[in-house]
Amino acid sequence: MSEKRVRADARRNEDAVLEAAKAVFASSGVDAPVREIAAKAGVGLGTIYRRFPERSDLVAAVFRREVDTCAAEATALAESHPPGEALVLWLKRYTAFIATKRGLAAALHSGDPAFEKLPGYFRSNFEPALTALLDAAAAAGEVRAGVAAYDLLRAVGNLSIASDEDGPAYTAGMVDLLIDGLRFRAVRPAEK
Amino acid sequence: MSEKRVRADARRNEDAVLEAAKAVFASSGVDAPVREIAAKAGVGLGTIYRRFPERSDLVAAVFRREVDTCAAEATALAESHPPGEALVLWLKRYTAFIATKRGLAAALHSGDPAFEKLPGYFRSNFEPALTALLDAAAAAGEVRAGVAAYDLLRAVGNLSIASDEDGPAYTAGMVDLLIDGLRFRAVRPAEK
Amino acid sequence: MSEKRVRADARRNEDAVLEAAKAVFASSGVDAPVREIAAKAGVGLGTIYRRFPERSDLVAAVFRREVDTCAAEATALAESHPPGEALVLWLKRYTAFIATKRGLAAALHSGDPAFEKLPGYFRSNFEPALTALLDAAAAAGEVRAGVAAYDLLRAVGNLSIASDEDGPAYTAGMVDLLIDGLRFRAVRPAEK
Amino acid sequence: MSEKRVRADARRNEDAVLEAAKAVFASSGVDAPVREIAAKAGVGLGTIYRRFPERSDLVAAVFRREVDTCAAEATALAESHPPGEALVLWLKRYTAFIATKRGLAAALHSGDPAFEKLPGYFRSNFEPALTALLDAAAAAGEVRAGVAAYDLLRAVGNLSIASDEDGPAYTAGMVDLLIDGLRFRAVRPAEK
DNA sequence: GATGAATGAGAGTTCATTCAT
DNA sequence: GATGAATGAACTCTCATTCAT
Repeated sequence: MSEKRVRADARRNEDAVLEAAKAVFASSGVDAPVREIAAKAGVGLGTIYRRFPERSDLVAAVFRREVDTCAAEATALAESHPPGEALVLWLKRYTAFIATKRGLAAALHSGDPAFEKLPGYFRSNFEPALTALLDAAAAAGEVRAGVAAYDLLRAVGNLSIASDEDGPAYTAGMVDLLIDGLRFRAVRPAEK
Repeated sequence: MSEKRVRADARRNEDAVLEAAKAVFASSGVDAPVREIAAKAGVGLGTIYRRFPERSDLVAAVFRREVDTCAAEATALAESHPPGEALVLWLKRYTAFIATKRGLAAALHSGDPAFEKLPGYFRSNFEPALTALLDAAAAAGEVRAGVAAYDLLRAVGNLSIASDEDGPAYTAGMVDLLIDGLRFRAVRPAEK
Repeated sequence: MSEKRVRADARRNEDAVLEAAKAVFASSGVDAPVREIAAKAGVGLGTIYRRFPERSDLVAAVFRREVDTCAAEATALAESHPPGEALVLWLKRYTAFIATKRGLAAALHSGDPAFEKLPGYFRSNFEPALTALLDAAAAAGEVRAGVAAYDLLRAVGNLSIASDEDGPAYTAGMVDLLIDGLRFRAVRPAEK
Repeated sequence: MSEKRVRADARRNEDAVLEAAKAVFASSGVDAPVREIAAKAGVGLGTIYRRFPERSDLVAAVFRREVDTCAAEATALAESHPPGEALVLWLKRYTAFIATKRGLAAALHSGDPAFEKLPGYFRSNFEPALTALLDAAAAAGEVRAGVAAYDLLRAVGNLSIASDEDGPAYTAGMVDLLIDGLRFRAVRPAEK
C-alpha cells in the first residue's frame, strides 16, 4: 500500500493548515472564517474539517502546538544565559506567543468543550517553566521572591495582548516596568 | 413647545439605549446583537438605528460617554486625596472602566471608520488626567518620574482586560506590581 | 419583491410561508431546503426563521394546520351523508391529506424533539374522528365491527403515501379494496 | 491466472459492498452517506465508486439484486403450496422486501436517470410473478378475479413501507385485511 | 485496482441593517 | 418618531464525488 506516501501528503497539509491558521488567527483573531484559513493554506474546506471537525478543534490544535514550542525555549534559555537575563528573554518570547492569540481569551470563556482543557494545558506547560526561571533569578537576588509564576504569566499575557497595536517596543517597555516591580525589594544574596 | 417634549422623550430614549448598551457590552462584549440591546433598553430596533445609524456608532457613543465620566473623576480624586493615593485610586477606577470594554480592542482594529477617532478621544481625555496625577506623585517622591502617562494607561488597560476572568483581586495585585515598578528608583524629595 | 407588506402583512406572510411549505413539502418532501420555500413564498430566509426558528418547527406547523382542517371535515361529512358513504368520503379526504406528507414519516422517527408531539396530535385528532365514522357504519351493518380506527388510519395512510406517483384513482381503488376487506363478514342489522 | 484471482477478489468486494449497502439502506434509508457503506463493507470509498460511479448506481444495483431474489421465490412457493396459501406467503415475503426500501420511493421521484429503469425492472419481474399466483388463487375460488397484480403490488408495497415503525404484526394484519378485500365476492368454482 | 485524502457545492442558521406602517 | 417585520450576506458544517498515491 502507498499509505505512507499519502500520509506524507496529509502531514504536509496538516502543517500548512496549522501554519495558515496560526497566521490568520494572529491577524484576524480566532473568529476568522474557516474559508480564509483554507484559502491561505491552499487546501479545500473539507480538508480542514476532516482533521478538525469543528473550528474550535483547529483553534485548540494551533494553541497547543505553540505552547509546546514556546515552553521548550524556556529550558534552552535557562541553560544559555544568566538567570535574570534568561527570565527577561523568555518573558519576551512568551510575549510574542501571546501576541498571536487575539480573541482567544474570549473564546476560552465561550463554554465550548473543545477549549475546556486549554487553560490546563497552558498552565501545566508554562507554570513550571516560568517558576524555574523565577526561582533561579530570585536565588541570584535579581528579583523578589514570592511572586506566583501563574499570576505573572497572566499579567504579562494581558500586557502583551495588544502588542500588535501598540508595537513590540511598547510591550517590551511595559514588561520591563513589571519586572522592575519584581526587582523592587529584591533581596540580594548576603555574600554578594 | 411640542419640540421640547419630543426632545425630552428622545433624550430619555437615548439614555436608555446607552445604558443598556453599556451593560450589554460589559457582559456580552461589543459584538453582542443589537437586538439584545434594544430589548434591554425597552425600545425598538429602529429607534437605535435612528440615532446610531450603524452598530459601531453606538459602540463609539457608549465609549465616549464613559471616557468622559471616568476622566472627570481624576480631578476629583486629586483634590480629595494625597498624590500617591490619588494615583492608585484612579488607576483602580480606570481599571473598572476597562473591564467593561471586552472586545473593544479587537473592534478598534477592524478598520471601521466609526472607530477611527476613538483612540484619539481616549488619549486626549485620559492622558492629561493621568499625567497630572503622575506628576504630583513624582513630585511627592512616590514614583519615579519619566514614565509616559500614555504607556501606563495602555499597560494598566491591558492588565485589566481580563479582570472578569481572573478576578478583580488579581487585577489589583498586578496593577500594584506595576506601580511597584514605578516606585523602583523613585527619588524622594529630600534627596533631590 | 412586492413593495407593500409588513405588520398587517405579517399574517399574510405567515400564510404564504405555510402554503409554500405545504406545497414544497408535498412535492419535494419535508427535507426540502428552506431556501426553496422562502423563494416560493416570496419572502426572505429570515422571515421564515423568525417564525419557525428551526425547520422542524415549520414542518410541525404545516402538519398541525392540515390535521385541524382535515379532522374538522369528518363531522361535517357525518352530518351530511349516510354512514357508509361518510366513511368512504372522509377516508378519501384523509387520503389527500396524507398524499402531501412525503418524507414526514421518516422525519417523525428522526428523534427531533420538535416532532415528538406530532404523532400524538395526529392520533388525538384523527382517531376519534374515524372511530365515530366507523361505529356509525358498523351500526348500519356496512362494515364489520372490531377494526381499530388507528390501524385503519395507518393502513390508509400508507396506501396513500405514493398517491402522487400512482395517481388518485389508484389510491381510491386500493382504499376501496381495503374497505371491501371491512365489508367482508360485516353483520347486517337484520341478521343481528 | 492472476486475472482469475483479481476477478474473484473483485466479485468478493462487489458482494460485500452490495450486502453492506443493503443493510445500511434498510437501517438508515437510501440517503445514507456512502462512507457508511464503505466502512461497513470494509472497502475504500474508491472501490465503491469504481463499480458504481454514482450513488444512485449503487442504489439501483441493490434494488435489482433483491428484486431478482424475491421474484424467484414466487415460483418456488407456487410449487410447494396450495394457491391461496402461496399467494399469502409470497405477499408476506414481498412485504419484507419492501420494508428495507425506506426512502427509495422518494429517490425514484428525484428524476435521477439512474433510477429511470427501476420501476420497469420492478414491474417486469414482479407483475408476472404475482399474476400467476393471483390467477391460480382465483381459479381455486379463493379470491375474486379481476384485480390487477400491479395495483396489488403497489398497495401491499405501500402498506409495508412503514413496517419497521408499526411493527411487522401490524403490516401483516393490514395485508390480511387487503386480502379479505380480495376474498369479498370471490366466486367459488361450481363443482367444488 | 484499491485507498482515503481532498474538494467544494449546498444546506441550516444568525444577525446587521432597511423600511413599511 | 417609534416599531419590529423582512431581507439577505456570511458563516459553519456535511457529504457526494474526484484523483493522487
